[in-house]
Amino acid sequence: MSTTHASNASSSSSKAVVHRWSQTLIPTTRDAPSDAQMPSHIFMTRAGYIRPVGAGIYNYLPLAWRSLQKISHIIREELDAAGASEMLMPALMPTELYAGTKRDQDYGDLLFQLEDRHGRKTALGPTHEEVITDLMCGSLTSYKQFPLNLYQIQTKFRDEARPRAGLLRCREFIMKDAYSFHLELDGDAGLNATYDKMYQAYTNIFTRCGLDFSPVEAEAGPIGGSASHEFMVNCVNGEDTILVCPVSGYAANVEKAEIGNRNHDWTTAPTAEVTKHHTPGMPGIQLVAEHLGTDAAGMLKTLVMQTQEDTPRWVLAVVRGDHEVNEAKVRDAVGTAVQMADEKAAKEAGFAIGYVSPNMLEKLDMVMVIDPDAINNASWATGADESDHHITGFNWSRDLPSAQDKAIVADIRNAAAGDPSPRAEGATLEAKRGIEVGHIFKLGTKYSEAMGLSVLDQNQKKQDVIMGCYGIGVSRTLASCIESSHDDNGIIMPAAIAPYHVQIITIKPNEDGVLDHAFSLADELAEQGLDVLVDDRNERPGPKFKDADLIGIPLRIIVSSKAIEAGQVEFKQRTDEGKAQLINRSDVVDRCVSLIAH
RNA sequence: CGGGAUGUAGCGCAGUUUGGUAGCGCGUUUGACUGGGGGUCAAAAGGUCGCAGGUUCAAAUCCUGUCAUCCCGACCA
Repeated sequence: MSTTHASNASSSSSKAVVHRWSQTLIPTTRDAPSDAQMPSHIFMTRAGYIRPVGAGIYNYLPLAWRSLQKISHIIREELDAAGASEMLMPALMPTELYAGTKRDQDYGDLLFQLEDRHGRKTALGPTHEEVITDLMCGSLTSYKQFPLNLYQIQTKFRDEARPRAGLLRCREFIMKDAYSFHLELDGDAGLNATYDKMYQAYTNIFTRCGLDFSPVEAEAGPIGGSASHEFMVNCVNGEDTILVCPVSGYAANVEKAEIGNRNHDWTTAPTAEVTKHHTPGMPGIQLVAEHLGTDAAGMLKTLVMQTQEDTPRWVLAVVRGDHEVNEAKVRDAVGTAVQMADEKAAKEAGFAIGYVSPNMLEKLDMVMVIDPDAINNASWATGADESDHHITGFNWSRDLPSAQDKAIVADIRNAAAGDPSPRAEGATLEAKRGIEVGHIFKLGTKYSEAMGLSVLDQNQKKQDVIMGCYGIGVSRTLASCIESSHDDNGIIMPAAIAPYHVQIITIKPNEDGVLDHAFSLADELAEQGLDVLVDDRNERPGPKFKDADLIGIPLRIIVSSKAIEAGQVEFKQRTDEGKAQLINRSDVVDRCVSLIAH
């Protein structure tokens, strides 16, 4: 790259480029395909960034690929600076690699599976924990090799039940995944130090990409592990809900968000007799509540779960009718993993599924966990423990006093907007939507134990290797950027990941000197490290302006014979309203450079 | 995986109810006039109507099957 003050902003490591519109492929369209709903999907298609190949499978055309390369380049710089090394693992992997971790079963249909000509079971990698752990089994031999942090940028495959929204949820997508290896948690070589470095690297990456994002605490999910954060692009169309405390700055995924202190009172005096009601054929809690003359918040929802132990115990989780039970929180309250009970087994044990009430506590040996909000009412509506019947008037102190001794009261539901903040007295949580573009985990020894990855430490003691893993959805990052940065006319790309920094539009390019002038200007810009797209098509100005708005290049220069004669060009940023402004030809290069470098 | 819908030219759609020559707009090609926010005129190219079977003298249209795509939900490092 040329020596320049803009070089740090030009994220391409090689020399800046000048490309002609007429010699690349940018198939813009006036209409979006009827199946595109989300703005990023509509505009990426209309602007000629992507074209569909099949459900959840896309061609990345030159504009998209240039952007993706720029995102990848930023990722490489930041991860290399954080001490990680790039490598590449295969997309194909033998299914037997999953023998130790059983994750092929956890993934289920999400895993693309195929058989090769010899009948060997093979999978297209949805992620690479098993491959890299297996690799390490044969290559990590001494405690002296730690810590180690390896990453790759690669195509991943997931057979999504329902791919949708263009690049936001694909079956084939580009992902950066990194894996770190340690012998201890603390200290310079420990997992925690690398985790913190990666947290910082992710913050740097998404900041450099020009994204409005929030790091939030997250559940580790089926990948397992002990701590995790998600990086969410803030966007009203996002699939994920996050909860934030405006006072303390606490932010967490809805799956993880804690709820601050809530009072509960067992002694509320009853206000009504227990009455049984016939409620046939009412599937939703909403319908039942209406029929009983109350609302969902006046009902108790009682879920039958089981511990995942060798001899499973029954677990009854009780929340207010308008709340959602959070399995992970139930797990923490009970002290062991739980899952929804098998319906058949639960019925055989005597649960009237769909009509279960807390009164079952007296009838069977079980663990009962109650959310504080499910206690305070004087009179609850709930199931009658027989098919097609509910009761009203249930009161904890009168009707089930034993719950006060036998049941566990704990936060076991998903947080919602308006709940008390767990980090600031008196503050309430707010709900926001986001798109997950990054996720970092402390895996611990889950994979090393399952696959036998251990080394001898300094004291010649065998130790399981401690792991972390760190993902970034590269193609999703591009889509989420557009999702949160566009207007009615098209995409507005941040300079750092735009396919080009500058677009030069020629007016009447077949007139003498116009094209020559445009290209010599383009060369000067490239000298300064800026990537330039020259719209050299012999089109009328209207369509060229419309196309420029669509593809969203940050800076626009308009070259016409009229302006050239006056020693001028026109200049406009993609974010500027209205017409371009005439500026001196001699100033335009510096102007572009300083805007890109800002 | 449940519920709903749709497959007709590159894109957006009409035609299907009531079987009878394959249509419209945009885009594309050629020529002319044009030239600052998706131009005008003239000419042209482009479709085995998703696929397979059936009914019929005759099927885009009716029947059966199948495949594909999308939407809502369930699911989701």
